[in-house]
Amino acid sequence: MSSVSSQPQFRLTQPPSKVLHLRNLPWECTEEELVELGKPFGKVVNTKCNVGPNRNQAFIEFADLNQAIAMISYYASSSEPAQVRGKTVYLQYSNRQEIVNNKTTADVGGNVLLVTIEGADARLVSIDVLHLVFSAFGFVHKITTFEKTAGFQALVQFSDAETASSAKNALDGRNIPSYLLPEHLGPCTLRITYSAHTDLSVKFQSHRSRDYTNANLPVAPSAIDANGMFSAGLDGKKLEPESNVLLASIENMQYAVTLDVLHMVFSSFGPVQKIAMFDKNGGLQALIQYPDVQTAVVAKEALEGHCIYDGGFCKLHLSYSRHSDLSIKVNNDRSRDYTIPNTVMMNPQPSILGQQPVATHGPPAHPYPGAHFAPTTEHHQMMPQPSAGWATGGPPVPHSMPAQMNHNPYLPPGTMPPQMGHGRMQMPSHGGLLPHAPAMPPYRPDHRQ
DNA sequence: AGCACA
Repeated sequence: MSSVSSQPQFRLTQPPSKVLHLRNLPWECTEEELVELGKPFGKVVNTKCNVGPNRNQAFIEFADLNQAIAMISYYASSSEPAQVRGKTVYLQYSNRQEIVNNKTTADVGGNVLLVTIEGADARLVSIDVLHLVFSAFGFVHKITTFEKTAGFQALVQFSDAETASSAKNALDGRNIPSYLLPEHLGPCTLRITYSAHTDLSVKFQSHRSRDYTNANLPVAPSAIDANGMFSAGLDGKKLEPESNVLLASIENMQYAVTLDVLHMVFSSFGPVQKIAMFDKNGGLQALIQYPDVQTAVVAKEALEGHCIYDGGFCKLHLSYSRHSDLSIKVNNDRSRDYTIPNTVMMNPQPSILGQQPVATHGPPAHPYPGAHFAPTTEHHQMMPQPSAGWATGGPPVPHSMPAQMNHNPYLPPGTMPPQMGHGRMQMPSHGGLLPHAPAMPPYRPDHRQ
């Protein structure tokens, strides 16, 4: 028998193991993709990715040795190589008998996540964006950020380990949606592990750390900025007193902004209780009332500086109102109290939304953010795929897409027009929050949508 | 394209 001197011999001499070693993986590969890869052959009980100096190796551990053998055998004779995101991966038995890491599939970590933001522009990701992203899974108590050799990192504290786990499962390995980032930042990938911390120590509200449980915490001197108090800058973050009522002023109002439009835009973040519109200094302003401060904060952070319509029209500037409960004397086309059931029926003007947003009175069915955003599969089906933001660069990723990104930002599922959704998500200054202007734009006369 | 972390 002639010697199989070249590389196949290496593989043949590997003693079988229920752990497989994979290489040549795309570096974005997630553990979930490893599970998908191994699932046809047996029960994947553990995985580890981002192994090796290039982070392009991984391990898959099967429940049973025969399952590992089945996978190796299959790909040894298959004409189709194993692939992840279209990239051929090479697999062989590992020289280990089990994966040792801090987690198995029934993983319980702590309530604090260690988040590494990867990407050339990672350190330009603001703490507010992180807050927005993680708030989708539950109340975020505190965030601290810092730079280490690993890069730009953050500790994100949730109430409990379950919430942290759901955030980790959904977000690990994913990119921050580009429309949440300042324009033309490169992709920023989240790598998430559990921290050993249980309660972060946040001394100041600053651009590096926040305590969302303590609005009265002193503001760090470094965070006080003389001017841009209403701009969510990358480096400094204003701390004006938060409120459940937002004051919106609308810049470059080429199109009429109606009550219904405002209601639709702001409803994406939680139930809107009241809206009052008025003219001020020749421009339009509106007060939008949410049931709680938290919702208003999320809405403000997400919407500030965005345009309602494409082309930079009707740009929103948001600040916190001093009001906490608006007094709506009469429901008309400038003001409305959505908490009064009867008034839902009256619709004094045609709605461009095709559907009058339903007022939420009493406790909202889905408190925002919280459970509403929990990535439950049942919501997935009917939702458009959030391709713009959460795509991780490869083929469709079927699971663990955080469902909240279908709701939030910006459009509640019920009111999302079909034209919306892909690709047109809102970039800070050009993309509009709504796909259509209510009237024909002054230019692009017949350019549909 | 060739075996981690605690």
